[in-house]
Amino acid sequence: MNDYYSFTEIERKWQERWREAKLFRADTDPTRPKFYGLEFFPYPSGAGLSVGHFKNYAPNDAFLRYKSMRGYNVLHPMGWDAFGQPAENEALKRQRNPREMVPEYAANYRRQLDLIGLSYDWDREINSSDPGYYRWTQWIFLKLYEMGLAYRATAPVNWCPVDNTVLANEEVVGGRCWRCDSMVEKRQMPQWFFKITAYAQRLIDDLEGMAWPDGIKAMQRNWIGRSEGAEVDFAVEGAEKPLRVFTTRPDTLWGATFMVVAPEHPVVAQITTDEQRSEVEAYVSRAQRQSEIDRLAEGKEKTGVWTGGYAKNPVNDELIPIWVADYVVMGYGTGAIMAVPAHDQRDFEFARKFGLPIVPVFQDPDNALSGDEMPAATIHQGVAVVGPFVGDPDDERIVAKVINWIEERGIGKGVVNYKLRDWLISRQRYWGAPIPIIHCAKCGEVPVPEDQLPVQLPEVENYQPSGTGESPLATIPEFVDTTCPTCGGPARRETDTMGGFACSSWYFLRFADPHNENEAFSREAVDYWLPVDMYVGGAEHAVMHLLYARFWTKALYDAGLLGFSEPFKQLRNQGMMLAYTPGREVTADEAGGEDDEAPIEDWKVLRPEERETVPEEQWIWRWVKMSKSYGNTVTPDEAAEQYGADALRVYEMFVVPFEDTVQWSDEGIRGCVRFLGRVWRLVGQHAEGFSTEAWQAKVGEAEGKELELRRKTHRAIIKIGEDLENFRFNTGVAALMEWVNAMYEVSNALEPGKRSAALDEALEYLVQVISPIAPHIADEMWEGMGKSGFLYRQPWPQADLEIASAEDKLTIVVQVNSKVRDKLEVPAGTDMAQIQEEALKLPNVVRHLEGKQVVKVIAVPGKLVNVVVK
RNA sequence: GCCGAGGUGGUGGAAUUGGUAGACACGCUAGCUUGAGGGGCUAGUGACCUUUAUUGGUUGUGCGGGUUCGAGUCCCGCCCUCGGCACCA
Repeated sequence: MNDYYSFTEIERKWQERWREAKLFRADTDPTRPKFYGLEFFPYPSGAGLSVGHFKNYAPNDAFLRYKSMRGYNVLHPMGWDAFGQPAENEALKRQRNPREMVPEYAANYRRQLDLIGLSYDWDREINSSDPGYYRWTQWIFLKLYEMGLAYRATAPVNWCPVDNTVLANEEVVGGRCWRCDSMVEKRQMPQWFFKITAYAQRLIDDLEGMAWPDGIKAMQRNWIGRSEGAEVDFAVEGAEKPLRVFTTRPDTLWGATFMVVAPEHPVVAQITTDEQRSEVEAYVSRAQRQSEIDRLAEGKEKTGVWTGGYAKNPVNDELIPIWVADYVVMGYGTGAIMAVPAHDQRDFEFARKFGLPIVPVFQDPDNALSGDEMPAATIHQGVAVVGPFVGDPDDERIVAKVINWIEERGIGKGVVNYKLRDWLISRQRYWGAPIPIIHCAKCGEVPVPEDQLPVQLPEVENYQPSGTGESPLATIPEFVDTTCPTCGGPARRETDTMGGFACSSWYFLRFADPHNENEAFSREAVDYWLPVDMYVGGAEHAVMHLLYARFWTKALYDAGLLGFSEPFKQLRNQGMMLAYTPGREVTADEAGGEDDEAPIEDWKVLRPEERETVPEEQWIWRWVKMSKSYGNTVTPDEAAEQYGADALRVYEMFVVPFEDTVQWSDEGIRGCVRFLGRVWRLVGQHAEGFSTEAWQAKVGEAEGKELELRRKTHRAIIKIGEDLENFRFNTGVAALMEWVNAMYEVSNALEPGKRSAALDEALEYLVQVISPIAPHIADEMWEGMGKSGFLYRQPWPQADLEIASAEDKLTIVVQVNSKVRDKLEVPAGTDMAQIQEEALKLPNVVRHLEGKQVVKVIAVPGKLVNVVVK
């Protein structure tokens, strides 16, 4: 082996060899246990990857290489989430055709992933914009359609005025488009939906016990938003139907002093009195015009208008006024509420502002309320003071009791409500899988017959979103005009395409059988490979991709196409990578807030093109996410060239725990290069004449320092294995470093030309154990030791538990009144009573006992002696 | 407001069931090696006090209490940071 660790050469050499040997190719083999490891498939952007992206790729790769050494048949595929808004927007910006652009960018991504030596089976590469793929996306759409889970309906939807398309609720983040950050508008349009709401309960129930981060599970539960309560009917004068409300607190019905309906509620027109009409109409039309941002600007200040109408409270026949207010939204519950200001913060604020009565249902007898004060303290305590349940405490039981009571009287019934809305899937955009439906004047909506799939996306030059609410496909007669599969008459194709999240809702299934031309996947292949055993990606998809994919899997399970109903057994979220980035203060002028696009910030990144406009001494540095547009990225190309791929991998794993945010530092990665250099030189010193048989024959005789090293070796093997298994890469690498430091001690003490069996044993295991983390240098050292083959195919070394747990001497801590006063080295197995005796004789202990009385002595076997005195 | 995750040296971060706080690294300091270097090796490094030195002592895991021989870890009450949702009845 060379004295100098020339990583560039080594890394190139082994990447080449792995490729030639198709080392990472996975074949279905029912005789072996499988392990399917996956990272969220990326949309390949033109900016390429940064070292930040490897915060998940590198550790998961180490994990999967470890799994291979553990004997698993590992599937580790990669593909491209190529359809959808991200790719199309980038193509539009660069004035490129996405059809050409995407494969180009994908090739660059693939090159960069290979640069770090990631263990992908490239034979399974897929691209969601490939007709061979989206044909099956369309096929699944039709399956869902057949099952009644895909439907078209006119509904108020989120419209992004910049991207010129509708968006799913999950794609609206804080009232803004997830891609371009512009404020979304509400529009009434016919759109395609997937009936994810039919799975709301199962999507909650099945989270139970899943090996996912608590945060993600909580976010999904929140998003689905189950709440139990009751629907109650209030008779309304002048309306033929009663006004139905949803409440989670039917036990507070006796405290309802008014009602509120959403501005869009149909009852408004029926009940508004002539005197109130102009005011109500003005309020309703203002509410409709108002954008999200106007509403936010008004803060939480309650607004509303009385309709002039009254409703009768079914529990006590009292007439209460009906108001219109925008704090009640049409999309949830029934769009109408009974207001109980004594027990609801919002109702209270409203009542206060408009002088409406506040009637407590529950009161704390020890803490009587004055009439119009917010009885905050009694919101969930006290006992009932009105109605038939006087004296009952305010808790879960009375809610159930009241539901029972109203059901008996036919006033209302217990119901469960969900915040989750159906998944809006149609997009008025070019770059997506066309929805395989044909509209026929005679037959209506007709699904495209399976044998006519795929409905090909036409190749066109101009794919600019039209902004008319119609997809650009609508302007292509060759695409639109077709014949009805049922009656043969003239018909029109659906021109909307599916949003990108449809493609990503099943790609993990396709990886099991990526080249199948006859079906989306063979049952045999998915039965063997699925579900995904380890899924790794960012937390930003908590309620988008991760919810959709679970839904599709359940639907396909119900269709009998899959034998499991949860796609991802284990999920891990990696932390972000930040870079130290110059910025500047935002002037008061800029912060003004008139601009819809500008979120309120006091600091702004200086993009590379802006840096000359601000003198350097005014730059204010902060840690921000690595991003090409901020000019703060380090590319894997640069990192691999300067420090080496292995050092980058070690760095990504070592700096912080897997799920924590990293602050990129050149010093940090240099430390990793140094570490690999130390490993290289250590192995290099002993590689010549290395013989496994030789050390194995002699290692049993090891004693003293050598035996100590053996103990460390076998402990390290166990510890590093456990750490890799549990995604604790940072402590795993630290254990590796400690172990190497211990080897150096033995190596440095060795007479020149002599060998140490314990050291040779450690070296051989070191090379194996380091290989998932730093695979290139490991394979090179392995070869340098006269071994052959790839470590990826080697078994993980078997630690000798007896050696690992053996101790010949123990350090006992001696405390006086719980303060460490001395330490005692004793041979293992020494009787605690004897240790105690010795401990009491230690000079420093004796000093602290002077003039004091020993109350008791606590002895923890093998650990410490604590003398308690007073 | 609600939900989730966290607060440990100059920095990133370690600490099985409560049992030597600060592993491992970065940075820094000193020395050695020396053809320079973001090179290699050795030693030191929480703070404060004490000692010629060895030794020794006090204090220390966001804040305030508590349980315990013993608390970063357990209990009660706060504060702060990050992420998500947000007038969801």
